[in-house]
Order: sequence, then structure tokens, then C-alpha cells
Amino acid sequence: MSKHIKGVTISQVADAAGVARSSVSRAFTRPEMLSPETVNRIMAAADQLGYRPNHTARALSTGRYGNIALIVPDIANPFFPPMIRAAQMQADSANFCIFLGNTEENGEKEDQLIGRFTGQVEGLILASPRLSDERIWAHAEKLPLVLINRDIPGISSVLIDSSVGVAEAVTHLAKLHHRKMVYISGPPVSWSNRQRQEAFDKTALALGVETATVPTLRPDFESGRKAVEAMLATGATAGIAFDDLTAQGVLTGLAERGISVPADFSLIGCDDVLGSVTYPALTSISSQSSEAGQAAIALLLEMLQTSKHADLRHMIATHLVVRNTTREPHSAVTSG
Amino acid sequence: MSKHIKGVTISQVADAAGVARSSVSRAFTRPEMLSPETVNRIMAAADQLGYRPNHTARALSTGRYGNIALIVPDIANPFFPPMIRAAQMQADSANFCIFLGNTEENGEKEDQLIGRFTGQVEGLILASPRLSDERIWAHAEKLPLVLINRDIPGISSVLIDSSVGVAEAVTHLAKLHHRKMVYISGPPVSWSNRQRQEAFDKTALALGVETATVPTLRPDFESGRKAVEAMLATGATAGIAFDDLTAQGVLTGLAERGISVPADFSLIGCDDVLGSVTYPALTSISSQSSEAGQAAIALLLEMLQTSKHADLRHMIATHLVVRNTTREPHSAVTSG
DNA sequence: CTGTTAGCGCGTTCAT
DNA sequence: ATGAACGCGCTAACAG
Repeated sequence: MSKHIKGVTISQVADAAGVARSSVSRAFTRPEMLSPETVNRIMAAADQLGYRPNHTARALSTGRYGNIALIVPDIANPFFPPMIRAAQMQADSANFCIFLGNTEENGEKEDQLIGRFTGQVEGLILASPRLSDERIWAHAEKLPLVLINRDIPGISSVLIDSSVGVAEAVTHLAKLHHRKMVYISGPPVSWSNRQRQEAFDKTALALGVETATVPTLRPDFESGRKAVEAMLATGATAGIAFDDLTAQGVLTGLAERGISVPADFSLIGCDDVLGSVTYPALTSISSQSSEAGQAAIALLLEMLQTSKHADLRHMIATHLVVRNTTREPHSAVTSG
Repeated sequence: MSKHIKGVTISQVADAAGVARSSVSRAFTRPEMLSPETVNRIMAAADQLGYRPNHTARALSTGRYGNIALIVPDIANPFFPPMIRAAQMQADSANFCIFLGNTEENGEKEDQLIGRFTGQVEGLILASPRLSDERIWAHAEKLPLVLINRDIPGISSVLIDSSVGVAEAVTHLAKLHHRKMVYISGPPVSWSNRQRQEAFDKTALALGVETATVPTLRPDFESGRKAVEAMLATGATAGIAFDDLTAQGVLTGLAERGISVPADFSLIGCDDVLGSVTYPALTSISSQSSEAGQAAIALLLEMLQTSKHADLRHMIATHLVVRNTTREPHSAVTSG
């Protein structure tokens, strides 16, 4: 019980205003219950003393913490900042504060962070969690939980349906006469990755084009760069990367080997977070991560106001944005 | 006092283990005070019931919240994510949680957020605050506070000293024989902006080159794009933008007008957060925002452990990274 | 309308 | 080594 910076308490205000503590409390939460006169007197005393209601004490008493935790694998991945920003704004408008957690793509750290948040959060948002279904279920049992980019029965989630976009991408490449394509994959435990891989395989099969898959360690620039060798070894003439960051790494790796894009190799990214800032401007599968952030908070707030364990779902569409990293392969007959 | 999801309390564990509440408390905070035997018994009962100490109740009792608030103007600005990430990791290693606040470049919102955090954080980190010195002083009086990119007497801060980098940039351009340069400025209340503006003016004056300044509304892509017209009207042949985002907007605005970089105009950014992903690869003034995030938390933790209102300072150096957006102007005599 | 009384869940003296 | 009692700052019943 170390003495910290003197926080003005409700009692001091009560004394100064000559009323009971409860009246001060009411002045701040239910002013309509008090006579305007006393409210004024209390408020005057309050901001003259510089009183601010103590969030923690209030939370302990009401059971409502007014906080939400948002946990992401990697803040530095450009997919997340817009999501975090949107979540922040949505939470803000409901007077909620946001705890941010960064797991470094690590499931254990995720668990650890969640533990640290329990007892001060009303709900949890897990974006692209790397945790097992079982662990997530366990957490959802103790706390309202909304997932982003992960589909688990019985748990609310916001899903970016990239299957449509991936199908468009594969079709686009097939139309350009690519006969063999490679998928540069993301984290194996990532739902988005599995979804993209499946859409990739399925569409390719339907169109009769050959496929290959190259794994990466993490969805980032370096992993993409390092994947280039294995990627080229597959003999594919075009590739779709798990995300834009990986694609950007691939782009660099190819340039380092003197392989020019799109002349010698066609590449498509995912998430469309780099916009047209890469060179060549990256063809990518667009999703709105900001919408996901906004929707997740909205869902969670809705769950908080009603029954805890609703199983709501919010889908977000995707589509292909063609820019300058795709073209016909050399082997193809120039069709016009 | 609505009944929420059954949180296992210390009393339930105490009953289950057949001991007093205080013993359970001790088992979690001062195990050495108890006999190993009872500790075991308590722990067994605890994690059999799924008990987790309530962060909030503990905070109220000890006065130590274990939380820190980090407030930034715009999460989506690529300067901040690395900073946030580093801050997060540093806080993590000290078992602190991080509240994230996004002010949308708005001073009032900043005030409002700080208010919402009081009573649940032990300290505050304000990154590139848009608040007045007076308001910041007021806050610092009630709470340990560390600033990033803002220099106020008596308040601890982490400063990215871009004056060296800016001087290098101006010198670099002058050596290329540019005779008139323009500074595309950032938010007027931004300390970094003032610092960069001053270094720009001072160095230019010393080198005898003409200068001009063009204001922008916000440090983002759109503002940069819109500033191009005014920028060109100055007749300058080279420009230094407040940050990379603005520079990127300028780059696009120039391209839209058919003005090629660096052939027709030379451009330098600040922060070096876009790396070589722009085209042409942007020459920029490098700073390590991640170091700032890490240092700010370290400073704050240090302040928490000692006297509250220390006035510490941490400087971070910058330097020019030359890439492909600078060249001699047409008017210059080709020197070799 | 307003004051009085009980807790919220936990840490911490003070006894034992 | 352990238990009983009090308080952190605030909200919420219950009176009046």
C-alpha cells in the first residue's frame, strides 16, 4: 500500500461539498437523481479539487471494467494497424478503453497475455490467433470473446472471406495462360492461410492448372525473401503469397536474382495493405482489415449487452485488385 | 452489481483449501511466508477451481495498477507501429499491460483519453502529443509521464534528434546544386516539425540556398498529394517532407502531373519507414521509432521505481539514407 | 431527493 | 506459520 501521487477521492469531494459520498457518486453517474443545485455544488467542489473518478474502484464495485483487450500477432504487419485503429475508434465511442497485446506470432505468449488481462477486461478480441481451438474454447468459457480471422464453432467471429479473392486471382492467372502456380503459404495454424490454400488448390484443380506450395516461417518480409529459392525450384511461372508482406519479400528476392516481375514471373499478394507503393505496384487481394476491427468491437459490445456467449458471425468480402505484377508467361502464346 | 461470468474468488479457494483468505493471498504473492505444504494445498485448490487473481481488486488494494497508457496520434502512420511494438515488448518483460490510445491527431481527444485512463494506469507515454505545454504539465503533475518527440522542461522525454539528419539532407541537395528547396511541413504543434523546420532553415541559410515552406493539414498521404500544387508554385527544385507518408503523397501528386522524380524534382522524406518499397525508392532521414518506444517504457519504469517526477532524457540520432529520389536539377551544370 | 450501510476482491497490518 | 480485521475508492440497496 505504497502512497502514490495523491489521488483526490470521492470522500474529499463529499466533505468539501458538505454532502455524503453517495451523492458525489450520483452526481457523476446519475445526475438526474439529484437536485440541480447540489449537482452544481458537488461539481464545483470536484473540479476545484481536480477530482477524477477512479476507474479501478468503480470497476471493482460494478463489475464492469470498461476495458477490452485486443490481441494481435504482429502490430508491425501493415494488415493490423488499420484494424487496431478502427477498433480503437469504435471502442472509444462506447467509452471503452483498449488494451493492446502483441504475441509475436507466438501461441504461448498469447495465453500469457490473456491471463494478464483477465480481471480487468470485459471481453477479448483475438485477431488471427495462433492458439489451439481447445485453448480458445477455454478462454471463451470465462470471457466474452470475438475472433478475427478464425472460425471456431460456437464462438463469435469476424471473417475475411478471402476464398473469393483467391479464386479470382487464380482465374486471372489462368487466363494469362499460366499453367503452373505456387502458393507461398503463411503460418500453418492460421485460419486465413488454410482458407487461402484451400481456395487456391480448389480453383486450380477446377481450371486444370498445376500447383505447388512453399512454406514460410512467419508472414513477413524476410520469410518471403528466403522463400524465393524454393519457389523458383517448383518451376511455377506465377505465385500467390499469403500476404502482401511476404509478397514484398518475394519481390525483393526475385529482383536480387535478376528475375524481373512481371516479365519473368507473376506475383499476387493478399490483404492489399501496401497499395501501390511497391514497385512494380503489387496486384493483390483486397480485404478491409479496418472493417474487421470495427465489426469485432461492435460484436463484442453487443454480446456484453445481451447474453454472454452468443455465436455471431460477420463476413467481409474480398476481391482481386489487378496492378502491375501479373502478365503472361514467356511460354504462353501471345494471344493478340 | 450485475452478476457476470463467475469469477473464482480468493475466498472460494480458501474454503476449498481449508485456510484463511489471507493465506491464499500470500500463496500467490509471498509463498516463502507459508509452509511449502500449505502452499501446495492452496495451489492445488486454486488451479483446480481455475482461480486467477483479480487484477483490478489487487490494483485497488496495492495502488499499483500494472498498466501503462501509450497514446499516439495515428496508429496507421507507419512511424508508430514499430514504436508500439517495442514498447509492448519492453512493458511485457516487466509484467505491465499497455493501453493504446489513438487521438486522430486531435488534442482534445488526447485529453479525453488521458482522463479515461486515470485511475487505472501508473504512468503515461505521450507520443508526438498535439496538446499544449500547459495541459501536459497538468497531466504530468498527477501522473508519471514520458514524452516522445516533444521537449518540455521538467518532463522526461525520448527525443529523436532529426536536426542532424535534416542538415545532412539539405547539404546533400545543395551539393547536387539545388538552389531553392521547399519544406513540406507537418502539424504546427508538432515538436518534430518545428525541429525539422528550424534545422532546414538554418542549414539552408548557412549554405546560401533559398527556401520556402508549404503547410499541410495532417501528416498523411492525402495531405502530401494535395500539397504538390503549392509546392511547385514555389519554384523550388527539391523538397524535404515532414515524414515519409507525406513524401509518398507528394510522389504520387508529382506523378499525376507527369513530373518525374528525380529527373524533374528531388524529394526527401523523414522517418524512413517506407524503406525501399516506394518507387522510386525514397531517400529519407532515418530514425528508429522502435528504439523510442523501448526507451520510453524503460524511462517510465525507472521513474516508477524511484521518485515520480524525474526529468530524464534519451536522445536518438538520425542520419540521411540516400536512395533514388534525389538528383541534380536541370538548371545545374553537369559536373562530370 | 439524500444519507447510511454494505460489500466488490484483494493486500496487509496486527495478533496469535 | 497462520487467522482476523480493516481499508483501497466506489456503487448500490435500503431507508427516510
